[in-house]
Amino acid sequence: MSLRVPSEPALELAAFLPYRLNRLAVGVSNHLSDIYRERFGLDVPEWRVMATVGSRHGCTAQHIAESTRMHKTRVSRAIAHLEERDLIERASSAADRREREVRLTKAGRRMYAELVPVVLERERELLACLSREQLRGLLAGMETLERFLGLGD
Amino acid sequence: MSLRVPSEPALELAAFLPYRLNRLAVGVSNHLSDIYRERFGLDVPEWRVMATVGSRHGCTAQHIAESTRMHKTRVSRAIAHLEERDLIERASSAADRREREVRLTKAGRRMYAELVPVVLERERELLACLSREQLRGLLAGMETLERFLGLGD
DNA sequence: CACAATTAGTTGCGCACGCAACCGTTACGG
DNA sequence: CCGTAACGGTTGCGTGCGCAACTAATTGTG
Repeated sequence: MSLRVPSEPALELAAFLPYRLNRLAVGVSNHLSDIYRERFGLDVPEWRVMATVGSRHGCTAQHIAESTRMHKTRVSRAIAHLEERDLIERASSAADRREREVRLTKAGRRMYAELVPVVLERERELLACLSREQLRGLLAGMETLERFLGLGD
Repeated sequence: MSLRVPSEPALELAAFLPYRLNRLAVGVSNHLSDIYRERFGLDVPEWRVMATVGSRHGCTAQHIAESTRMHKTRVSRAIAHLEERDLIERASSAADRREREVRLTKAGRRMYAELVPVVLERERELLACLSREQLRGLLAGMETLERFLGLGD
């Protein structure tokens, strides 16, 4: 029906970087989030909050938002859920009463201690499909793109 | 406060592949979607439908869903929006009256012809930040992961 | 040939998200 | 100091999403 003009480059979605990158990110994310969803009942924002709070004692929602690059409302809601489940607790900071110090509860620390090794193992198992050289190449490319886009490490 | 057990590996979210990959995918997607959003008023699902229909005359929603890997409802809604804007049109297929053949209208073809070169140029400009070697490495790593996760090319 | 199973596509619903507006607190400038 | 700007955090609202249920058409099976 339509004549394809040779000078007009075809756009193959399957070879289009944003599309492929998004598909891969979703795939990888699902592969890992299966674990913290099914075994620990955490969704991605909650998992990120747990990971951040667990490795840094006493941090604010502000700090979590910056370091996870999530929108502050997303952080706020994730924190609220985790507090309902008694995995974290909040205390108004004495120094600045706008802030609220976020900490893991005993149950939260227990979950964190169980969670982290499992997740890291799952990541390791995924990355094992790449040769050392391929992993190096992948990370190098990602870093350059991150820098170009101003996604500070 | 808490004693860090040496055998317990720290999880640094910034070095955690799913997180980084997701952040990068969002960044790259935004970098490119700025164009089709601001200059053409398309969101990502709409853009994907345009790209698919434009390079393949006469296809069904089914085919679009498979080839873009979007949920069929997302495709259905994107098609509905594009039809409202008279960029695509649908005709019930004679062979199978459940199907509806999706085609670009004249206006749709005009937009497609204008859109594709701009988007490809923008992609090229982004990829230019990578050395030939880095691009090769990035793609190789992505392909291996895609295969491992069963995200058929 | 009838009836169940399947398929193409749409729609109702609940949910998570980001934006903007907001509250309470702290920092700043005249 | 007082008033205004800035900041930490929460909430109301509109939107887009996927699931499940649905309609309509087709295929398969006895």
